[in-house]
Amino acid sequence: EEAAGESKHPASEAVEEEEEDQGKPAGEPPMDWFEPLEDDDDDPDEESLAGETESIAGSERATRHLYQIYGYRRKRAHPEEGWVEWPVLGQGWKRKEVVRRSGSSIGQKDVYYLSPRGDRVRSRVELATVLQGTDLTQFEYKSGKFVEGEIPPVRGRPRTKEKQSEEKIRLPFPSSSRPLSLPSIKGEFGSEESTLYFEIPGPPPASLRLTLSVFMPVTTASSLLASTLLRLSDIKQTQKKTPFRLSVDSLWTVRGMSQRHRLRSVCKLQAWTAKPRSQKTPVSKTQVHMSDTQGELTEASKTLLTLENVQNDVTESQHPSLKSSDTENFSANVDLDDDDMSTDDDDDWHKKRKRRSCGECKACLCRKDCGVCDFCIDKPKFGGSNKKRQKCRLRQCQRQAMRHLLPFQMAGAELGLDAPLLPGRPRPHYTYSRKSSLKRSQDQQADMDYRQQSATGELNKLNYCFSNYNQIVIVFPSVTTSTPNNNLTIDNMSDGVLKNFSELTSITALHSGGCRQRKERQQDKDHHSQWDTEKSHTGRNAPKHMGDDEDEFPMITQIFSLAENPAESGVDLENQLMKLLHSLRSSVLPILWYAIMVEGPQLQLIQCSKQSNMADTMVLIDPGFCYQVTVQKQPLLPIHPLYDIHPSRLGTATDVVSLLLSLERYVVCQGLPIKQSSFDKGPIVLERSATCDFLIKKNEQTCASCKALQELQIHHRE
DNA sequence: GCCAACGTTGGC
DNA sequence: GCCAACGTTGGC
Repeated sequence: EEAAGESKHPASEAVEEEEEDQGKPAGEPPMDWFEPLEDDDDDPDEESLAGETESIAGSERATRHLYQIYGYRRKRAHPEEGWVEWPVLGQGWKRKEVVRRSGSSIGQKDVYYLSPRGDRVRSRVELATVLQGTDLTQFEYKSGKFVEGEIPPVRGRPRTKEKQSEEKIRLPFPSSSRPLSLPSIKGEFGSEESTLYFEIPGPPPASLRLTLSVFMPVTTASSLLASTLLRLSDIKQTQKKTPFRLSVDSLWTVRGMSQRHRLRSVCKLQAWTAKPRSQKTPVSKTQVHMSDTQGELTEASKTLLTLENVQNDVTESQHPSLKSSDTENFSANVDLDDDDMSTDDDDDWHKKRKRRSCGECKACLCRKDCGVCDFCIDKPKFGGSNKKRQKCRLRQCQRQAMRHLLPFQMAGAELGLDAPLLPGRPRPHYTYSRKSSLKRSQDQQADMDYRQQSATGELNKLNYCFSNYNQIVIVFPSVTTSTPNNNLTIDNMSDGVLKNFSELTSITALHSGGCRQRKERQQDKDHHSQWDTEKSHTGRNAPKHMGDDEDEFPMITQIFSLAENPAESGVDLENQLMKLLHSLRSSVLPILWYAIMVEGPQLQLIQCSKQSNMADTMVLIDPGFCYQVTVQKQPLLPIHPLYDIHPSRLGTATDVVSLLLSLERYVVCQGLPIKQSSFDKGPIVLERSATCDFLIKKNEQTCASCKALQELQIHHRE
């Protein structure tokens, strides 16, 4: 039986063998492939599966149990499903194949194994780690079988079975610059097996890349897919006159079935000449209009899709016509700006994954992992558990990765910031930026809304701030009780107050962001800044423009670079402070403490984790190594016990680390409770003792001084 | 709002 | 085939 399997292509045979049991036709991609992305519970496959084979149903339950035990948090396209018992590796082992749904490797299958202990295995190497002591030399990872003799290298494209329905699309000849006719094709929506044949008239190029872009109406549920570019794998033509064969129906099927909305899509076929990776040239673009004739699409209704030739002029950048035979106008929901998707899809594709690296900064050019940062520690090569899976902190792009976190790193000139570039705490930030679903004509209003929202968000984050030693804490109440426009609130603040606030990086960042927005509007730039993208953060399911990805900056919280600040490059390296900085850079600092050089010069140590008790604490070291600890920009009193247990100068990295470790044992004093009456009258004035300790032991809430002050007040009122 | 976790995908 | 790490999202 195995030999027969081997004679074909082992991987797919293995799938067929396993999945035939589940009543699926041979050759069909694994379960994941067809599963609706949005539906979680009414999976018909699961039903039938449970009914047919008790053992498999049981294993499903067992799998779920495993996930519960081992605490998997993710649930995407049914990650816990599709597992098949795989006794070949031993009792309790499971195997699963996942077909890549997008990217240039779309269609490629990845094989995963799940150990009885719940270890997820993604490669032969990992399998060997988990199965220590087991001889895997005869084990063929892809097929999951032990084979006789040498394992044949699995190369090349698996042969495709003859399909039941075959239609042909004739792509315009690559060099053509005139519209060519495209024969209409018919494909049955939801049909399980059909292959589209593409024929390139004329002398065939060596290879082509065909891209199928499916544009769908944007709905909340489908926003992601709407902008998904379905990439079909490279097609190589081995023989002249051999039609390009591509099974794309399954793509339509999975998209359509998962969306359950009206499907009127524009299918665009692009042919690319074969060139080195970075120099692909589009040679033809063919847009095919695909309309759903039956309206609502359900799994039960297999809608006949008619693909019509709409436009296939290569040289013109045509806006896809969406009118045609559609009975409903959905253009209001869809921004099918051709520029977004069709000009350089291929480059976009690569840029999308490249956009977290500028490729030029010191971090990007750094090839070596530090081995000590939290991300390095997570790496298997450093003995980590591979949970975070992030690039070394030293190698996080200085321009992109921490753009949102460290305002002083935002390359002011480049971004046109008016405000001075101040070092300091990372400003609060949305986890992800989202593109607005609003039209640009609505931007004016949107901007206003955003500024309010943003200001609110920023200010809410800024729970309190202190002015120097005057016992005053200003707390902004929630937006509902605040002035209508927080932006104005800041703008109209008296100079004195504003000066105080400006010392806070958050406010500075907010302020400069606001300035920049205005500036950009004045210049009427058709450019989306980070602030522009942020303003539209409306939640996880926010609809977004299709194909606008390129304008977005990735804003992944806490992915910040620890590479050297470019601003430091001009600083004399002989400087003693710089030496200490370098020493710190090569030392293991307590988790998420970060050393930077700031104006002064001073060496500043900040805690980058917002979750840390020390999130608002800084250590400033001057060129003489004298240091000061500040909490929320307020210096600790010199009598603080912290200063007693550390030398007066922090001349070495060890001294610094020791201090940071001490700091981590403290929490910030909460000061005096907020007075109820203060909530509805503008900024709330809070109190804190003039001799507040700021940093107190973890089992306390308030320092002795603040406690005493509070008791004094209570006594006074009585 | 945030981030740990991890599915996914590009690159070597 | 394997790994690095990007981008997403469930859960807190």
